[in-house]
Amino acid sequence: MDEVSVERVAPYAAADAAITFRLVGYLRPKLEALDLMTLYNDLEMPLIPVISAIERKGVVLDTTYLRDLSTKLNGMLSQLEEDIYAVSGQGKFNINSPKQLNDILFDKLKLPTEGLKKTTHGYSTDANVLDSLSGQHIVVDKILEYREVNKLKGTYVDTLPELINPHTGRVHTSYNQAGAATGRLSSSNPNLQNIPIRTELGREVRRAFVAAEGNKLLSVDYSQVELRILAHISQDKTLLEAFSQGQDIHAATAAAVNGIPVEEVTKEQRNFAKRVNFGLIYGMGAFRLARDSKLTLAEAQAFIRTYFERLPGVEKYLDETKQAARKGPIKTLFGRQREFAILRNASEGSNKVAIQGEERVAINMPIQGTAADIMKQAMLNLYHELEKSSLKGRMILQVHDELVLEVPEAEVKETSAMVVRVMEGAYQLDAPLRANANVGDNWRDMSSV
DNA sequence: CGAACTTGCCAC
DNA sequence: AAACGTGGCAAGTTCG
Ligand SMILES: Nc1nc2c(ncn2[C@H]2C[C@H](O)[C@@H](COP(=O)(O)OP(=O)(O)OP(=O)(O)O)O2)c(=O)[nH]1
Ligand SMILES: [Mn+2]
Ligand SMILES: [Mn+2]
Repeated sequence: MDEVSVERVAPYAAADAAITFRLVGYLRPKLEALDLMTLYNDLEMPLIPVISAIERKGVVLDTTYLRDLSTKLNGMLSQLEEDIYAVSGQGKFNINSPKQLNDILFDKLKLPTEGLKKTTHGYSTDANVLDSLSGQHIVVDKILEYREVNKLKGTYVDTLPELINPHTGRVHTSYNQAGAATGRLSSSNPNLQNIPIRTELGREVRRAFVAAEGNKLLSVDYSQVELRILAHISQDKTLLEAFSQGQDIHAATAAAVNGIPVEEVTKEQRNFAKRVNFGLIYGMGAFRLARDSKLTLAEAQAFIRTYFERLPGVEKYLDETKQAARKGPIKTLFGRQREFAILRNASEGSNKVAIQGEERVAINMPIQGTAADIMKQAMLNLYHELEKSSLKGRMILQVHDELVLEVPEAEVKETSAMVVRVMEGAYQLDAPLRANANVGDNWRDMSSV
C-alpha cells in the first residue's frame, strides 16, 4: 500500500469507506431488532480507539536475549536430531514430517499401535500419544523434547524479532475485535495472546518481553474469572459460598485430584486443575480426564460424578442452557448473543455427535462471552481514567482476562491500585470480581504488587 | 507453482 | 479419536 501514490490510493480508500457505509442500512436494523444497540454504541464502538492505542503503543523485545536464546535452542536441536537418528538406527529423516515419523515409529521400530489415536492417514504422533509410548523406546522422549524446542524456536524466538517495527523499535500486534464467536478479542501478526508460560524453557521466551527504560511491566489478571461468572449466572450455592469465603477453586480441585492438602498444591498442579475445572464444566468426558491426568478411567468417572454432585446448581444451569439453545439465541450478561443452528433444527434423526458438540459450544458461550464483555468494559473504563489522570502508564497487551501496562517506575503503586479497582469494578457479580497485580522488568519475572 | 488442507501445539 | 471451549501459527502434504 505504501508503494502506491496517494492519487491512486485515494479512490480505493474512499471506496472502502463508501461501500462499507452501505452496510449500515442492512445491519443497523438487525442490531436494533436483536437489542444489541447498547452493546454496540456503548461498548464496541468506543472500544475501537482503545484497542487502536494499544496496537500503536506496542511492546519492547529484548532482542539480544532472544539471539542468545536462539543460539542455545540451535545447540539443543542439533544434539536432539543427532540423538534421534542414532537411537532410531534408520539414518536421517525429517522429524517434522508426520508421514516419515509414522514410518519410523510404527513400521521400523514396531512400536505398539493397539488402541492408538488415528488421523486421516496414519497413527497420530501428538504429544499425548507419544507420552503413552514413552518407555517403549528411548526415541519417544527425544522426539517430545525436539517438538518443544522446535516449536519455541520456530514460532517465537526466531519469528518475534522479525516483526519489530523499525520506526518504533517495538512489536505491534493486531487485535481482531470481531472475530471470536464469544466476543473475545484475538491477536495476530504476531499473536501475543499465546506467549509461552507453562514450561521453564517456554518462560525464557516470556522473559524477552521487557519494559522500556525507566518503566516496569504491570500485569493484572482476573482471579478464576469464568468460575466467578459461572457462580453468578448459575447461582450455585456451593460455588457462591466458596467465593464468599475467598476460596481458590483451582487449588481445591488440584488438592482433590492429587489427594493432598490445599496448602501443598504446587503452581503446576493448580495450573493443571484449571484445565480440569473448565474441562469438566464445558463437557469433558472421563476418558479424556483419565488420559490427561494420572487417574484411572474408573477414578475419573467417580471424580466427575462427585464433582457435579457438589455443584448441583451448575449442573442444572448447564442442562437449562442446552435446552434454551434449542429455542433461541444464548446471551451473555451484556446481551451479546449466538445462535446454534444444529440445536435449533435438532430432531429425532439428527446427528447425535453434532448435537452434543454444539451443546458444549452453547454452554461455553455465555460464560466465556461474559468474561470478554467484562474485560472490554474494564479496558474502556481504564483507558479514560488513565487519560484524565496525570499518570503516564498505558495498556500494551490484552490477554483475555489480563491487562499488561507499561508504567513509569515511580507510578507503579498508584497505577496498580487504579487498574485493580477498575477491573474489579467493571461489573458487579454475586461472586465479586478479584484481580491480582504483578510487576517486573519483564513479563516472566514478576512479583505481587 | 501457490492454495488449501492436515497435523500438531502455544495461550486463555 | 475423545463428551472441555475460544483462538493463531508453523511445517508438511495434497490439491488444482
Ligand atoms: N474452556 C477452557 N477455558 C479456559 C482454559 N484455560 C483458561 N480458560 C478461560 C477460563 C479462565 O477463567 C480464563 C482466564 O484464564 P486464566 O489462566 O487467567 O485462569 P483463571 O482466571 O481461571 O485463574 P487464575 O486465578 O487467573 O489463575 O480463560 C481451558 O483450558 N479451557
Ligand atoms: Mn485469570
Ligand atoms: Mn489470565
